Amino acid sequence: MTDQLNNYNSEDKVLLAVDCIIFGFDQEDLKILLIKRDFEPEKGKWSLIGGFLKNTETLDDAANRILHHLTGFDKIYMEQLYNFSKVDRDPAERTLSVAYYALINIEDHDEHLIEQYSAQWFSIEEAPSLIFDHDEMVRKAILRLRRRAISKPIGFELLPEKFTMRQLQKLYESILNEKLDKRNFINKVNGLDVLVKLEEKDMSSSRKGSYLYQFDKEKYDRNVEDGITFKI
Amino acid sequence: MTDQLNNYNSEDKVLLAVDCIIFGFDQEDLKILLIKRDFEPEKGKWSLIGGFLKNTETLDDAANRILHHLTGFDKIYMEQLYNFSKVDRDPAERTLSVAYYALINIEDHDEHLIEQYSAQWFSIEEAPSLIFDHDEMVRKAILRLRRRAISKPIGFELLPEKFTMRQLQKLYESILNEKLDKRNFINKVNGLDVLVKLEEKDMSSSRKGSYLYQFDKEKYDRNVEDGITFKI
DNA sequence: TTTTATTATTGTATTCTTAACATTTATTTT
DNA sequence: AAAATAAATGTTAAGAATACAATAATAAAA
Repeated sequence: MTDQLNNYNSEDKVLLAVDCIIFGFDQEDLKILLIKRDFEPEKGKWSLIGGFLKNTETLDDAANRILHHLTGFDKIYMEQLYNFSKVDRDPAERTLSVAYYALINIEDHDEHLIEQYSAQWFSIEEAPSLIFDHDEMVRKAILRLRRRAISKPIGFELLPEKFTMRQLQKLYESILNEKLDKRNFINKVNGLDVLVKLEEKDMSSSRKGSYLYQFDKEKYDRNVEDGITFKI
Repeated sequence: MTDQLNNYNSEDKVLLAVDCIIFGFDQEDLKILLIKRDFEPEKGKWSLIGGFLKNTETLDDAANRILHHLTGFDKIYMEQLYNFSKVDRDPAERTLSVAYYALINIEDHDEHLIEQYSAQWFSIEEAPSLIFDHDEMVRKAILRLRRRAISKPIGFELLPEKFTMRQLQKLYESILNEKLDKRNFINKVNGLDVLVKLEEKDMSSSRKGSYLYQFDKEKYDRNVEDGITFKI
């Protein structure tokens, strides 16, 4: 149902914000994208990127709009996280916020951002403290990302299309915040049977060069149909 | 942040409903509690129990209020599930709904409900189809409950204070929707070291009688501190 | 051209966890 | 005393996760 009362008109309405925790990965660290708020309240403080829900949109629409606006891209991976509703969370007015987290490949998107919004990437550990309840949102997003990344092939969203095993391992180490054993990691990943090994090598990191891999979504989808689960 | 624009006043406001998927367990099946909607739109159809968020409440407050109103109890286990936001989900007016799921012990609460609201318990499989997007909410709640129940000791919320191993197993079988091996299940549960075996027996189910157990929250909390995880 | 330095690549043995599986016990009813 | 009913209990095998170190390929330096 939607209410015990028959009168929708007597009910309170609220402003609904959508705030996005945008994750990126720069070969070393997991990062989040923040902007300096340029209006009151809390002008000049760091904050997540957000906007208000419009009557013509779903929450996913709004999150996509905000992400598109900022990056110029569509089809960014994102997921609804949680609805934050402390009564005084925004001192200006009663506002609830639905947090979304998004995964983007820093290389693709970088330039755009910096120009338009003077947005900035921060390592999770080095991020400044944020306005309102945004720190809590980030904390929750990291936990969610951790749970998802070990059971769904979403980590690849944070990498370039072609990547080395080393990059993939570094990524998972920074998401999970723990060191992983190289051989075990590679064995496990190969066992998942969702990567194609390319002829091509990445020569930037070593004399020997390391093979590049690509995520094969079709292979993954076939595995899912066969009941084979992704599990790192 | 909360918006790129400085003007909160120009933004749309929405009605925010809170709808509760209330789970119960009757020794055989996992059940949900539904009510027959007694006002338009969709009068006479089955629906979840819900209400509207007030300006003075958090979402948790609202969910608690709704649950209390219906059952007469406080401190019911509940968790926020997801915010549903299709533009036309409620034909009467733009309304978003934040779904919560809750776990209650049917024995404690039964009488209250039936009287006040002509609410009714339905087995998951036999539940009628519901108004709006409530079926989707229920589907999502079941998945969430499954994931939680294997990693957090929330199943006990659905049982009487004292229960038999058989009851506990039946409960997990119905949550997970699969048969479990009796010996393996008991070994695993005993291994978790969170139950106390009572002297008392339940004589209702067999000539021999079966021992009653109780969940020991303090033991569990100590385990958590020691890094021992609950995992069924 | 030989040596050195650097990172990539690869496999096995061990431990732990999960899964499969059947008999005996206690008690009441007939 | 026998039959019926559900409860209680352990072991073995298979599979998964973990610990662990030597060799290969290459470019740069000597």
